[in-house]
Amino acid sequence: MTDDARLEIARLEVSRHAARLFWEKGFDATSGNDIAAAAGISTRTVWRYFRSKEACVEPVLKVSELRFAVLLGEWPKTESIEQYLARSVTAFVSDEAFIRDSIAAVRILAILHREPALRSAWLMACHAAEMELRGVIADRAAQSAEDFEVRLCAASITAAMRLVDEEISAAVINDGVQVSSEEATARIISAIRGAATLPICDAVT
Amino acid sequence: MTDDARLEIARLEVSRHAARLFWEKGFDATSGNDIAAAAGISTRTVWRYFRSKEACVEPVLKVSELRFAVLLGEWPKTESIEQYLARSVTAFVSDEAFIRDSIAAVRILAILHREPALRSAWLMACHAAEMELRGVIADRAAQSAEDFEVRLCAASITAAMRLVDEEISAAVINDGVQVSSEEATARIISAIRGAATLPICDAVT
DNA sequence: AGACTATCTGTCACTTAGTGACAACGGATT
DNA sequence: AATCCGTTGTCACTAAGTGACAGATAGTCT
Repeated sequence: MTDDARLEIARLEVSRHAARLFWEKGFDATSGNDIAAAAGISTRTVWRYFRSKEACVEPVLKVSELRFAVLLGEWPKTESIEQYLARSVTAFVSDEAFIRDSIAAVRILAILHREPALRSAWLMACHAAEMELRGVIADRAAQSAEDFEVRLCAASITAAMRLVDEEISAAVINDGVQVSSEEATARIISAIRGAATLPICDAVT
Repeated sequence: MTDDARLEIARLEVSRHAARLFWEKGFDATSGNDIAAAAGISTRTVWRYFRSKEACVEPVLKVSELRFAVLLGEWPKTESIEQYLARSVTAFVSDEAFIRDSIAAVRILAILHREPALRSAWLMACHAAEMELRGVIADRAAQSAEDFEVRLCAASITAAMRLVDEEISAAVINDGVQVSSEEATARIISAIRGAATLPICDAVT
């Protein structure tokens, strides 16, 4: 494992504690010392890992978005998005750690309206996901990741996923609505189909 | 004028100084005291106006994006986007204050790659523009601003405008490329057409 | 005009976010 | 074992950001 990857994992682990504390006590009431104590590291290391307090949640938000991009990265060219997700989402949502991170992320998204600082972290996480998605779309569209069309498509799809994530999170946490993973997947697919500016949703030749 | 509007203007004025300082000295090398001194107000007032140092640039970034949304808000239903912008952009880009703010915004966008904190401010500004755009699109599509379709369209178009803005800014400032306002408009129109998920770009009935 | 009210601003003391410098630790290499 | 190299903790420090209060400002009522 590379040093970079190990650092990413360490950051993610601290990020989980930060997300929990922000959810339990609120962003303002949580200090860098609190996060350090919860994660069992020194405060200095918290600030070495993250450039600001809000950035402490970026990793958990990022993995939730990114794993979806990674999933799409393994999407065979011969399948439509419906076909592929129908069979792959099950395995996707049965990973314990992923579920825990997802719940943490959903909780953060549900309090975005009260915590502007966390929204900026969320938008940064979406931006990271967008960068990742460029490669996936470039591959599927058989174009360069630098092409404007590809970048536009990645941005649109990321925006669609962001909207769906925010909406479902607010509904589940704030309004107590139950949303099955099939329903969530269906809404994401529909949003992606609507937003995709390149013909990547169906099988490509 | 309402109190809110006066406060917005005061904030924008401070924001212009902050943007200039961030451009001239860099984000880290500019302190809250520097911004206060440049704007001729007390440091305390800076922190009353803005929740963080990066948020100090949000207003200048926001007006650049927002004025475009406002312009689109006056777009007659009988015209296509090309027809409308062809005749309205001229008046748009002849406003002195607007030009100055645009230059300030462009400079900030051009240094995003070095200053992650400023990117989060930029994304927040785009988010504000997206919220505004919802109303415009709802009107043109004769749907509610709360409809998912409308919100998705606003998000996609905002993402498109964000990409074009970043690209043009980096080209102009970092690579010294010359971009005429016609060219910039053409690229924005093309991106909006590509990204719009509702049929709003042509005349609507 | 003058008193009343509400909002805004500056001052100052304070807390917490975030950095710089250096020493200590641990794991890999020779 | 000696050494190298990246990571962490400690500690002192700077700068971001807040709370409390008092003076200034502006609109309103009589």
